[in-house]
Amino acid sequence: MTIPDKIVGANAERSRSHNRKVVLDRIRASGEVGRAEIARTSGLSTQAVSNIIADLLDDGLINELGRRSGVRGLPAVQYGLNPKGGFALGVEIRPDAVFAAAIDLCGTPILSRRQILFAKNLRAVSDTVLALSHEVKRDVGVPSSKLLGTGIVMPGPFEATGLGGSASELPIWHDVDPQAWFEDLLGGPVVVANDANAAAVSERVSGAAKGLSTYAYLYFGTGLGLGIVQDGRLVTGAFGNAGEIGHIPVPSASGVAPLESMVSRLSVQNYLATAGIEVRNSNYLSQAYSAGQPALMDWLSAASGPLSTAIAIVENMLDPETVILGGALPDAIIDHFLTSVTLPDRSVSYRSDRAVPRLMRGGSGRMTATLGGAALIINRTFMPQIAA
Amino acid sequence: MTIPDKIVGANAERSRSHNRKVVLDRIRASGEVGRAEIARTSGLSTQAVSNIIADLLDDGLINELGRRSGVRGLPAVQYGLNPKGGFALGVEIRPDAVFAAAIDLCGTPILSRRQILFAKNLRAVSDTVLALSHEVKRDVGVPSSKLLGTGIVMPGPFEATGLGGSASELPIWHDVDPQAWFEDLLGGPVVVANDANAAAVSERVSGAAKGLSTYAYLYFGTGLGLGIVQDGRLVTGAFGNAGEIGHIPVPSASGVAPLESMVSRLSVQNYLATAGIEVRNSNYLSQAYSAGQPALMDWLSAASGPLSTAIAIVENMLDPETVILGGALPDAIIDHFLTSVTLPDRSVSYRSDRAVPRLMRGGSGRMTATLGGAALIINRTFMPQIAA
DNA sequence: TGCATTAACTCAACTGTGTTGATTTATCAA
DNA sequence: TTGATAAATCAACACAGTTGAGTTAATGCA
Repeated sequence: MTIPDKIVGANAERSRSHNRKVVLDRIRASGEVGRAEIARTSGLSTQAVSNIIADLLDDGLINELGRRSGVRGLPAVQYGLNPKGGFALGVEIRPDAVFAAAIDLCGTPILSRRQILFAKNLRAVSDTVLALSHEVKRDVGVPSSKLLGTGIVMPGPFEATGLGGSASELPIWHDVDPQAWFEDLLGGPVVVANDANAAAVSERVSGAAKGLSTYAYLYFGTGLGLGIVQDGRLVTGAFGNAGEIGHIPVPSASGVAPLESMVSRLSVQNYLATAGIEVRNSNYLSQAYSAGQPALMDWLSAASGPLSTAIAIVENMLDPETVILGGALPDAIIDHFLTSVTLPDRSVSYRSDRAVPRLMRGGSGRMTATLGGAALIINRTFMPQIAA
Repeated sequence: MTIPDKIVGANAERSRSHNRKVVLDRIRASGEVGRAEIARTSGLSTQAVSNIIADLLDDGLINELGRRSGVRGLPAVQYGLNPKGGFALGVEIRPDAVFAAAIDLCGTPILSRRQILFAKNLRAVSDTVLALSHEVKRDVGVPSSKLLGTGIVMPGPFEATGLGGSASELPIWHDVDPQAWFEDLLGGPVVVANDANAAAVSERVSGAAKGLSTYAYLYFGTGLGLGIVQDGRLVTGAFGNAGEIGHIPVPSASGVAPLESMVSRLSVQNYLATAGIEVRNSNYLSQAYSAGQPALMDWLSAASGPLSTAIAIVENMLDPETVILGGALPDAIIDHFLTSVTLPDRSVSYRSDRAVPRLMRGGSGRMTATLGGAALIINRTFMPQIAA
């Protein structure tokens, strides 16, 4: 579940792989750059950059974008990412269905599919994932050879912990390492993460966190999750279960309760259920919010306090550039939180010289985490590292 | 205050520097290894390892330790770290005094000094730091040329935040970047961090976290701090202020209060003060604890709850291998907490297959953070990275 | 208009570092 | 004693980045 490619020694080949990523990352960051500038910002010689650029052009990962003039000297040939140069697959395994999506090298979603999960055994899950990923690969409009890898998203926590009841706690994964299993099944690089982590990385690849490298993402799933990104890398903890913020105890009307008992999709549903309202489909909450439905409004104001606490905890513990709110709740409700939350003054994030807002809205909707799975792969493609 | 050496391109020279660290780190981890084994575990050829070992021997960083026999084949020549191969300086700047210490390559403390701070202006602090570091370098018994760098420890938070009142908030550092300033003053590599982060890294270099790479350290300073280590690197946040756990709001008798108002050295002092007891010197708490002084015992039982909450938060948010408790409180009191704290069942850290205890005691005493400053440098010496 | 200046880029020789495969050395085991 | 085993060395080689000289194509000034 973590992504810490083992640190190994460097040799010529691995250095080149590292440097390709360095160059690729500068191109992505700038949108459009010339070789000389890449050389200046990367600590490589122009010659080295030239050679790597030639490689990347050969591989179709980048495009030539004409020359930039306006300054003295020979106009620099500009390069930019080629969206069709590669794509990544995201596969999200939920208790009732499997979702799959593809995004291109620039992080733009290409297509998505879903399929009901008829049984919860390893065989059924594997078959569904395999069928779905084949389907997406076939329809994606880019040669399969350009598949960079697959990001598998499934609910944490991973391995046996004190937090029961999650889908991945099903006997399926007790004896099987998901990463190895899917690498074997799908035949390319595979990364496994939970929904919050996937969603967090997604923001960096194509969302609110573009250009940021240290931030946190509060993910409204069934529960409440947290994705922590430091220097462009996920902070996943020792066993891949970091970010289980929903389980921390916070003050509540009845003493102390887990945060996610007050702030999560499940908690709205429970709250509305006690008012005799059943959340039938995914649009219900959105409509109820527009209609100003009283029970929902009550929940919202009840949830604001604990959510503020959560943000205070995240800010003070992680000192992020920003905290992003997103996940499986309607945009409108997340926007509501953005304004209703009270950001504490006593926080390391309370500073006057901020370049980014303390709070932002990230991706939302039911595909957020699935797309995030693919984003894990794209992010890795651009993350310089010496690895085996 | 972060240590994120900028990611740059690799070349032959930087690869060698990276590989030296890879080799050095394996030697440290094993205590005693042969070249062939290093090669196997590092992804380098034996020849490359041989060349690097020759380099390291030349530089005096490692020693030859004879041959290991007992197996078939040519007995492997074993190598181990040479403690005298290098040393690091830690300098801690407190409101009233400056502490300095030196540790050797193996993390063993060599000597320490202190000096009262007569004024709090930049000049006075600089002079004191410079004088003290010269003194330590002179008396350390290892040539100054073997100084690997200096770790400066000062109370966070850094830069202007919503958390006032800390020493580094003094006007001194408003216009001056401490890292650049001390690099200029002391003339070698300098790392700046707060006490909790320094103490956390210290455990990894020579304490309870030896061999661990992902853990958290709850530091009892004047307030309550947290050092977060993931994959051997400090998680410092975007502005170096991650870990300000003392400021997060938790339930208290009077509603909600900052954690460190109940769990910190200052909070004991305040608590005892209301009972008419003044904490006069650093041994007082230790003696009071042995004597079973009622007011202190009251505070201890009052603090256990909030401390348990803090640990629950840390475990669930960071999924560490272990949580280490240490800092400026007597051993006995920290040991008391180790047993009095109730570890929540609902935690990602509640697992049966643990290799390390959930809770451990780390270094304590007044030099903990100072030694940690030096440990920052030692840790960096062994951390493989392609950097300029 | 012409020429100096500037900066990107290329070429070719060179350098540093790791890899490879054959060979040597030292110990264990039969 | 001899063969198996594994560490270590040697020497030729490959890869990738660097260096410095030379080329190209703009700008800016006379």
